[in-house]
Amino acid sequence: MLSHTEENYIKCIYQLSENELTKQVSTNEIADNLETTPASVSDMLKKLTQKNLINYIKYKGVTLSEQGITEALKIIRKHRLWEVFLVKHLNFAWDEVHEVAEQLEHIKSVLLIQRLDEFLDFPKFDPHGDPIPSQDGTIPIVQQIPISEVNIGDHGTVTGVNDASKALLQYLDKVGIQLNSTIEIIDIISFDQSVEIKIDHQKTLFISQEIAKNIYITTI
Amino acid sequence: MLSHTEENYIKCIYQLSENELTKQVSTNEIADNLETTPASVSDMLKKLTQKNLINYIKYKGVTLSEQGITEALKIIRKHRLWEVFLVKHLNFAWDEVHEVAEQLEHIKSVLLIQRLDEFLDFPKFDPHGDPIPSQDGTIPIVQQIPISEVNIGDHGTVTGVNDASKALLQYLDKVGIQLNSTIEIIDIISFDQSVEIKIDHQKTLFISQEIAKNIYITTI
DNA sequence: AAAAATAATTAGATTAATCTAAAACATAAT
DNA sequence: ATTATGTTTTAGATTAATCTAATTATTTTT
Repeated sequence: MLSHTEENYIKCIYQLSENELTKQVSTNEIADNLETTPASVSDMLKKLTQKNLINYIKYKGVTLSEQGITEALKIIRKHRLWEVFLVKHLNFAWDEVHEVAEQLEHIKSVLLIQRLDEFLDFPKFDPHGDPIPSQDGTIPIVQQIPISEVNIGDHGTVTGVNDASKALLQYLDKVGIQLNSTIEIIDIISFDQSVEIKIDHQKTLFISQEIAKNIYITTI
Repeated sequence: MLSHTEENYIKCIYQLSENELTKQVSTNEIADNLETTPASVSDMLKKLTQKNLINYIKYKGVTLSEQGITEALKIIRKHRLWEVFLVKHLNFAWDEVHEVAEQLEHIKSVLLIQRLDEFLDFPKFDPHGDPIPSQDGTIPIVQQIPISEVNIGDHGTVTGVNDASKALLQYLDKVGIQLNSTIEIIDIISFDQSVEIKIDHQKTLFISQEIAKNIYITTI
């Protein structure tokens, strides 16, 4: 059984190497990310090595072991399911959920998470569009493309945003774009590459190329 | 800000003196309850005294201070709201909720609890019939009477059970008595004091005096 | 009221997680 | 290739929570 703190380290290492799990993560990166000192990280890395959760070579950085990845996915699954709950049922805004989910992800009960998953109707993505690992540790892979790279006439549903800044999330709220909104590409303005889209078969809207780059959709 | 452990001690002291908050709670009682040693309790009592959460006289036992009571009620409020959530929305049985609620009660977020309360439609009692303290620390008081002490023709709703044993809870499930079930007293058999009741205006049932003693109703 | 039994506290260690300061190692620059 | 810079680890302390064993209080029994 992992301690609260060990879980945080494992999750941190996972996230710092998410795009390529073979990437060597450095002590300083982890220290910055967890807002602690490199000395503390060094100590913890030794401990996690003992528990076979990481592959660690002194001065060379770490990667997660098989077992470490499994643990990381469990934590991330819990985190993202709770985020869905907070947003869908407790009316939290996209940008308010993180701190609370950080705490909820450490609750230990297999039954709880199974039931929560069921209650939420087995969501595949969290409110930021990040995929929710399944109980057996598989991650749904979808072909996500930024709106800036699709063609006129294409359509799909919003499955993610690239930039988690409040400004973008607040803009999206304002114009009525949510996770799972359907998007249809009406026109692409050749002058500035801004895009005219139709949201949920209702209103149309022009978005700048900059914004189009940061909204990901899954075309069907 | 209280640590996880400090919260557990405060809650324990509250529960051990719930019926009469001026009662001096002994070191051994606390140690038994928290499954720790008297030595550890002694240490913690010193710390809680420093933080003005308890009134503590060596060798004489403790009571909660004003501030301690306030903190205890916050924790109990969270615990009981989570229990309602688990039973009503995640289909946990009455007797499965405790362990998980023990963890959830330590999550720190005022907004979370406000929203959860709202989502649950401001319940006044948890699934065991225990009252849920309000945000400002007041506890709804109801006139709870065991079924064994009411008269023929009286009616009310189930607001609690005295014995939290699995056997009783499972029996109640089986015969269809739940929290908030309406109960009408049809007859009291003078021979053995067993009681004939009507549940939710539907089926009637005989229950033994022993069971009648352990089901509390609130007459209206 | 003294002895025996019980309860509570202190003393001294231990473990997990953390820190600062110093030393060891690796990389980049001249 | 030597120096300078930056990164990582170790050494030594600290804090919170816990324990066992020994000591001190209190209560009960005779």
